[in-house]
Formats: sequence, C-alpha cells, structure tokens
Amino acid sequence: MSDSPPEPYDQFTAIILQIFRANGQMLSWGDRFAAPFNLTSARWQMLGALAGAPRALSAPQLAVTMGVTRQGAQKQLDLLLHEEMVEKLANPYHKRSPIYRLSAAGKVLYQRIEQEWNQHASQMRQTFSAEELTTALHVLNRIRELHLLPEERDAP
Amino acid sequence: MSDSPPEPYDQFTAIILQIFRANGQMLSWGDRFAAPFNLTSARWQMLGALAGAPRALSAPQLAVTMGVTRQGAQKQLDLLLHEEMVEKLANPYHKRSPIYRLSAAGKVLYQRIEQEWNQHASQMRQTFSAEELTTALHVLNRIRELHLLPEERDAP
DNA sequence: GCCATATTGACAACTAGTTTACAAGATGCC
DNA sequence: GGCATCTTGTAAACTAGTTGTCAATATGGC
Repeated sequence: MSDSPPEPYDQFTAIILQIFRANGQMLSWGDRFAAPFNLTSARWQMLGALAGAPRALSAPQLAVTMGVTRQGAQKQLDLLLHEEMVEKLANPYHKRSPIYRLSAAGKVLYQRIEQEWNQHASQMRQTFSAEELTTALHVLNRIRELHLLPEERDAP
Repeated sequence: MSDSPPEPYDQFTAIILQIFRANGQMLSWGDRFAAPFNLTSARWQMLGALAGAPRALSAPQLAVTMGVTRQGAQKQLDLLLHEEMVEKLANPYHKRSPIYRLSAAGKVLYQRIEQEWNQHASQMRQTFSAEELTTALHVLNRIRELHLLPEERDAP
C-alpha cells in the first residue's frame, strides 16, 4: 500500500525490500499468534531451537544454531528459565558452561504452539504450488549465501 | 551449516524461517555496505524514503510509507538532521508538524550509495532467471498479505 | 606439566524499533 | 464559533538484538 516507487525498481531490489517487509509482518503476526501461549516470536524461536536439538546444548551452541550472538541467546534463555520452561543442567564436559533443555512444562507448551502452527502452515501451503514454494526457497537461500560476510564464508 | 532439522520441515515453514535468516543477513550485509558512507541500514532506508517522496513529508507520513511507527521514523530523522543530511521545513498546512527533505549533501550521499547498490543489484540479478525472481516476489508478497493483522486488513 | 590462546559468563552500553502516556494543535460537526 | 475528537511532538520504558570488555576457565601445542 502506498508503494508506487518513483523509479521502477529492478526485481532483485524489490525482493530485498519484500524480505524486509515480510520479516516485519511475520514477527508482528507471530507475536499475536504466540501471545495466548504467553510467548513472543523470540521466545518461541528459542523453544524451537531447544526442541530441535538432539541433546541439551550450551548457550553459545544454541546461539550458533539460531544465528544470533551468545549474549542474545543467553537473554532469551534467562527469560525462559525464569518462567521455568527451560532447565539448566551441569555440563559434564565443561565446568563453567551449563547446558539447557526444555522442562516438562516447556515441552508441553512447545507441542501446543507447534500443533497450532502446523495447522496454520498446512492451510497456507495450499495457497501455493509446490513449484512456487521450491523456487522461493531456492531464491531466498541463494540470496542469503550471496550476502555472507567475509568472516562467515568458508564453506558456503 | 548445522541445520539438519530433526523432523523434515514443510516447505512453507522452511520459507518463513528463510525469510528470518535472509532478513538478518541482509541487514548485517547492508550495515557493512553502508558503513563507508557513514550510514547504517536504517538510516539508508530513511534516505531512500526521503529520496523517493514526491515532496517534503512530515514524520508521520514518512513513517506510514516506511511501515514503522512515527516515533521510530522520528528517531532516524533526528539522527539524519544532526548530520545535516536532511532539512526540516515549516509545513504550510500544519503549524506543529514540520516537513522533511534531503539536504544537498543528503542528495549527493544517497546518489552515491544508490549507484553502488545498483551495480551490486545488477550483478545479483544475473544469478537468477526472470521467472525465479517473479515467482519469489509473488510468494513473498502473498505471504505478507496472508499475515496482515486484523487492523491492517481493509483493502488487502 | 606449562603456557599461550580460545571460550565462556557476566555486565554495560549501544542500535533500532516498539508501546504507552500526555499535552498542544488541528479538524470536523453542529 | 464552540466543542469533541483526531493528529502530532515529545518523552520514557520496554523488547530484541548488537558490540565491547573483563575475568575465569578450557584447550592444545610443546
């Protein structure tokens, strides 16, 4: 709405701008979606990282899998710890660095929101053809790879 | 890297996650790209909104075109004012609400970064077919429309 | 085993954005 | 013209993330 660009943007630039807009939209939508579960988009994402981990992980390990800094991951972990959705365990391999996993309550909560999300996702999926989804996924992934910072680039 | 999801995500969920990742990547990349111009991604975006406006606009008007709150837009305007990239003018139609436009220095700066971006964009564009770009753009736009919040939804 | 180097936790300051609140100005309706 | 309502500027508190710093702890080469 109100986006009549003065010069016609090239398609690549248009996609980048749409990524920014879609990101903002999905975060706002996600905050609403997660609110009845007493979650925000950020805490939901951390729950997902914990739920998807094959074993309890340290804060820096979780940060890497989520693509954020260890300090950022730690903040969300501390919030979830305080709400007892996550438990902190001694790390047998590292005295200073505890490992984290979902608590029983955290598992229940994540399953509930995950189930509701899956219902939504399967509705959304029907809006698109498989080819469209595959192409969009490829383009997004390629754009990300093409914009890795020098220090992130070793096995792109 | 290290993204072997335990359960195979459906393609729709995968796209949403890729949008988050691509967004973060483009913001980091954009901060690097804009740094030699003494800009950040956020101030660059505001320069773009000012450059694209048909006339000087008030802070709330700029906020609407950028999809942020008026307070958020005001913060970036204040920073750009302080660096004299933007000028504040009296609004003939509204005594309390000044209007903003690029200063001469701001125009020069924006042209410089815009030119360098266009060079980059035309390189990137060659990585994809026109069909891929069109499809990706369509999917992103449709995802955004499908996730408008109730109060944003009147003429989707 | 020692020591240089890398990781980690804790904390502070910062960017970018949001929500909430309030007072001052505009606007529209009657 | 007066008055209720909306818009705007300004400020503070908050979310979510970043960078930078420091001391403590691991780790690896020798």
